[in-house]
Amino acid sequence: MEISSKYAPVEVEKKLYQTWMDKGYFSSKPDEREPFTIVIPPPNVTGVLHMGHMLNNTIQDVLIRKARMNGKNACWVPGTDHASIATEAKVVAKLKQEGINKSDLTREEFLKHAWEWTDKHGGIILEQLKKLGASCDWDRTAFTMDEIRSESVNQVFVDLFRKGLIYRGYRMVNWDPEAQTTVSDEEVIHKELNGKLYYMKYMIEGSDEYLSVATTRPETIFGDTGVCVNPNDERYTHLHGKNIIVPLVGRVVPVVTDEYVDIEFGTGALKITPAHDIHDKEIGDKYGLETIDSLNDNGTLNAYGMHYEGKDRFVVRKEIAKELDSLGLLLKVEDYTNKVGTSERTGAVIEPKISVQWFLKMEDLAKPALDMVMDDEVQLIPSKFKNTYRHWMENVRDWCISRQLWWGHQIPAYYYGKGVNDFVVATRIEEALKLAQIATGNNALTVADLRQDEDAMDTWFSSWLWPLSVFDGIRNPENEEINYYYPTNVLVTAPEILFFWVARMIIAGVEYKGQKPFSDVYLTGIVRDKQGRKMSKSLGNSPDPIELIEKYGADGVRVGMLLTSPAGNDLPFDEGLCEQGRNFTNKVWNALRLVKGWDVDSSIPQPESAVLANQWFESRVAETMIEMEDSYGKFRLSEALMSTYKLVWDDFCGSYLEMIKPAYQKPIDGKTISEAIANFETIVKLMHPFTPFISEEIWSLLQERSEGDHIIVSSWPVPKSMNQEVLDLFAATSNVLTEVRTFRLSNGIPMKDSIELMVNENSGVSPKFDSVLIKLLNLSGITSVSEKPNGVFTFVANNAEYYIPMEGKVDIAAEIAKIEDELKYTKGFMVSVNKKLGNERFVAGAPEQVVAMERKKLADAEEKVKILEQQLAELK
RNA sequence: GGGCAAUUAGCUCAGCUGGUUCAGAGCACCUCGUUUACACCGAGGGGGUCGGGGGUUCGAAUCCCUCAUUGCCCACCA
Repeated sequence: MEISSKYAPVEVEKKLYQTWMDKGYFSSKPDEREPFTIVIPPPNVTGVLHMGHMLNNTIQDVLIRKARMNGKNACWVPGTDHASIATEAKVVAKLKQEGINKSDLTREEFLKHAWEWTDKHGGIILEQLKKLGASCDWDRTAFTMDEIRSESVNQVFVDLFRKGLIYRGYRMVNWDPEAQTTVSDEEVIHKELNGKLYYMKYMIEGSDEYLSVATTRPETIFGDTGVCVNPNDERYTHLHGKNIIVPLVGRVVPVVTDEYVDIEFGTGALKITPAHDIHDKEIGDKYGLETIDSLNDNGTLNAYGMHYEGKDRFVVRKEIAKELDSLGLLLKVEDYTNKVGTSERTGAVIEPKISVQWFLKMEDLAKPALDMVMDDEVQLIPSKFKNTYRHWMENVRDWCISRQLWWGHQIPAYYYGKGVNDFVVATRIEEALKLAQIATGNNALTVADLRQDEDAMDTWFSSWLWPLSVFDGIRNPENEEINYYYPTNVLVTAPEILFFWVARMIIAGVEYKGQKPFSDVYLTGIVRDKQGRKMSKSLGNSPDPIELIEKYGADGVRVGMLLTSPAGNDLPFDEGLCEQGRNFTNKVWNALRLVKGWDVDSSIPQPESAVLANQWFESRVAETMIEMEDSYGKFRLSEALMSTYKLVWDDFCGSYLEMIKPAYQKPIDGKTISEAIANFETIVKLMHPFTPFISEEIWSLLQERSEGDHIIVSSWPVPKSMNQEVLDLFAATSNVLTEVRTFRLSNGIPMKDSIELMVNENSGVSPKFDSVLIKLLNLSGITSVSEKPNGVFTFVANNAEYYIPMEGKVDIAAEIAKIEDELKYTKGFMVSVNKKLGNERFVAGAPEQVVAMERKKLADAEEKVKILEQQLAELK
């Protein structure tokens, strides 16, 4: 069989992915096997693959492939999220480019554009995942706005409403004036911004006296309906019960007192603008102050803004300061940095705004979900996130689920009258009509009299049902699929969305299936560049994943992603990592070329060195697999990968193949080659979760295989028993190998010149791997001697004394120096051990084992000193 | 402002409930090598007083205190 000298990943990967697809290896149906399920965190439907997805999906694929080989019924459900605000923003921008304003379109027209956009861009990201090798069951691809998911969302909304958990509230919400919608608390990013603190003059009614009031937002004075001071603030006692005049506006408002006000801050007097600040709202409500909203939805001032009407709030801020100043109403301006809430999506400064929104009561729902994580029923990996999770769940606030957007699930509430509460909630309009008829007692009502709520739901209101809805577990909670696949096994996601998404999925799982949605949550880190910056489009510091795959192969990139990323840690990405991954695949490929390049002669007997090599390698596999299973069990994937990497590179390629390699142009015996192929098959299986493509390719090239025999569906290796004695003997042999190699190196003796090795039969233990030593070191032989011959190089390994004849070329002085160094070190070591053993409290207090160990150390060292001193005496 | 993590070799990280897996791994680095799978390689090697300072202990990277630095989360002092 011809094997190309260079591995060409791009073609191989394309071919093999197609094969897997054709064979249906990714698809899963409920059967008698144990399921292993992962639901993908659905990427934005119009999104493009970035490095974060690469990391996240590599991890999921590793887990899925491992489970599949472990005989589980592996099911990885892919899909996309409609990403309401993000997608709508993109569509609006695109329309704008075409000269179309969203405001000129009807809802239906806009949605038509949005669907077109979705159909065009949706799924690109899923195609990209295929290049990475993701073994998702593509037949199950779901979308948060497809029919099943939409119906599920509506059904849940109606259900929660009927349970009294969803309500309409007139509340302070976070308003994004750019997207013109509310955003949830979690979507508000607090940023430190440099601003100013303006001190304004508020005249006291019926007096020439004034009160100085400080604010960072002078434009909000149009909504001022009071001024508040601390009742204990002696400076202002005389103002209690008085009225005050809002500058410019001329509105007469009361002075109220409340301990909320910090006497120390500013002037100790706080202007109250209930419509635009949450605390002001609380105080306003407490003292019966009026709420005056002076802003339009787009962030400009409304009619209350007088001559500033229609101007943006930030423009007004500057202009009003000037005007106040010219009127002598501005006392001073100070520089001031404060934290300002900005929209995660648009970056716009969030304005607190009072409006009517839909809310979900969280307190009771959160409790069981909190316990599940605290009791490790849902295990967070790493567990340090438990603290953060608890903090959030204990302080959970009601979830504002309405958004003033069109792209999303429209709220299934129907109004039949003008009143705020003249509505009914139902999944279908026909049902809504019946309810409305009952509510009004008017049977003449028709569908045309109903008006559906304009708002859409928060995107996360569909995502939180994802593990249930992908199996249609909301509409049919007892269907075969949901009962088989749910709860899923692992969720792999970013810690940023622990609350947005993970916590809420747990809540929904408990509420709608009475069970957790997953057992483990693997939290990935953030992919950063070398300078530690987060990779982002705007910084342009993110490599294109597809280009990386083309350059290093998907396997190379996968290995690169996992080499240095323990769960929960950020991944400082460097292309060098992919290079290392690529080198790894290259190494294995060349091992294949070596093994497949040998001529086989079944008539020749197996050499002893090959027998030993096989015994040793099988033990090494067994030993490594114990480590690996432990790492997998703890989701320490980079450690599992490193174990695999070292087994393949060092043990298989570096040692095993060298040990069995026949002499130049000589054939290999039949037993050894079949063992070699079996061992090779074992290691490619172990590699498969990390490097699915090259392992599959090598699997198919190693030997003739019947149709349908693919590594992806092969079973995970069962290790042979581990022979500790063989492992120890090989370790001892390695010490001799290193000594002789160092000797060759420092004396410039090339490998082609064979040398003789002697071992003193009266000293220490020599390893039994003589045939291996002879082969690997090109020795003419190993002879036992009873005493040290003249003119030899001497070294000690495993407390045995070895000699290499030098024919007078031994550098006596260098030898003496070397021995003296070692002697000095060993004696120093003995001193410290002796000191320890001389300490009565150590001998009395330490466990017997530890003391015995120290005694052995001492004995070994004494033995070594004896040898070294003898050597030295002979040389001198 | 509050809470939680972390700080071990140039880089990224292992080191479980204190004592042979007590200083490790991979990469990077240095020296040598065109050996007949692979220079995307091989052989050999250097490198850390485990952030600083105290303490507990016969014994501390590992436990306690304290300081410093970094990161994350929560919190809209106008």
